[in-house]
Amino acid sequence: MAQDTKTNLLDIAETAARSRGFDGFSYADLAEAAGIRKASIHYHFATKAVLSAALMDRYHASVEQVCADIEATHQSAADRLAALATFYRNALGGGETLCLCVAFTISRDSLVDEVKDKIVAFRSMMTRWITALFELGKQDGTISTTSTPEAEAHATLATLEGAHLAAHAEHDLAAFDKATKLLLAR
Amino acid sequence: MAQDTKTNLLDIAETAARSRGFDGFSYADLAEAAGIRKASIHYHFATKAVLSAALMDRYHASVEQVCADIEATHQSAADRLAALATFYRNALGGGETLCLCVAFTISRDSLVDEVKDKIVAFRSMMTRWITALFELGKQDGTISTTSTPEAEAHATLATLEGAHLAAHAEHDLAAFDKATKLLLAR
DNA sequence: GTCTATACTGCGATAGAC
DNA sequence: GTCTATCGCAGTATAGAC
Repeated sequence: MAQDTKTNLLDIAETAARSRGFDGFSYADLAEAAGIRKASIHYHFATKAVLSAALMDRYHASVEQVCADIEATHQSAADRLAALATFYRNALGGGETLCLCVAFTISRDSLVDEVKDKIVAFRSMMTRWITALFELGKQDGTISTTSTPEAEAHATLATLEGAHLAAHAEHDLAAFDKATKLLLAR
Repeated sequence: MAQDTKTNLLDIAETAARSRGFDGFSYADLAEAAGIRKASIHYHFATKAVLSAALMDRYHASVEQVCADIEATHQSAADRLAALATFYRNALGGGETLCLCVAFTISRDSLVDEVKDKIVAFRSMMTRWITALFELGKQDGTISTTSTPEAEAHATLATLEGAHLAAHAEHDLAAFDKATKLLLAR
């Protein structure tokens, strides 16, 4: 049951962090949502820095798995790109939750160096995966590209994250769709 | 001299907010940077909510003016788009400062409704301006578009803001250039 | 593993002297 | 307009009982 509490805390903290940023949630918030006292959280995560690192680790692994699943279930580059956009769209929670990487990026100065590095590592992993996607697109001809796969990948990641921001700002999924419409029309 | 202090405080607060978000700076930070006591700040801005509203108002007006200046000094749509990207690039402060609208979006839940509305209004203003830019691009043929001007505008704003995030995450202007390379190559 | 109790720090905000 | 002083609250973190 100890492990369940820890996972439960990670779930609650992830939602909170992705909704309000690293500075926007406290141990008191987590305690209330988890139904335990805030002092008890320190048993599972000694400091908030430790918690933030655990969040990024789990998020990185989780998204990496999603990418692997997309590869396994979608053959063409166009299908994979569409699946990636759908994943980002579903990750929004109706405009409530951003990508953890985006949420942490704004709170940058409150994070320990270790976590900042994890953000960069996450971005690097995503860029590499999307680059490979566009390389496939060049081969199978299902995506019309105008530049190198790497340039397309950086632009795609920026657009997806910017679309997340738009939906969060407007609190409306439609903003995400408007911003990504172009991405999917090729 | 009173007005100077107020403007000075706005300048300091804007940099702080764009670097670390709304939750990431305090009256104590501003006081130290301005060389006065934190209690004195309340004379100029009674509450932090009032300060945040003033910041958004000034930012909105300032960016709107930049857009007007771009129209006055750049004739073709392609030139105007390039000038807009350059403005965003310069606004980065080497990866330190985001667009205020982006920085506030993540701190959404700490903001009063009035300021949330100002964020939406700012985004609406920008989208309208960029839409007009792409409408011109259709006429003068200096930008190759693949969709409606409005869809292009939403995608462009998302990409610019996403590129800002990328540069902030990596603390490197090169990340902005990589993400916007595609935008400018058309 | 979770609790109560508490230490310490920093926050936004206010009162009132100058 | 700016100051000192202080309030009340919330933040992370720790000690020690159970």
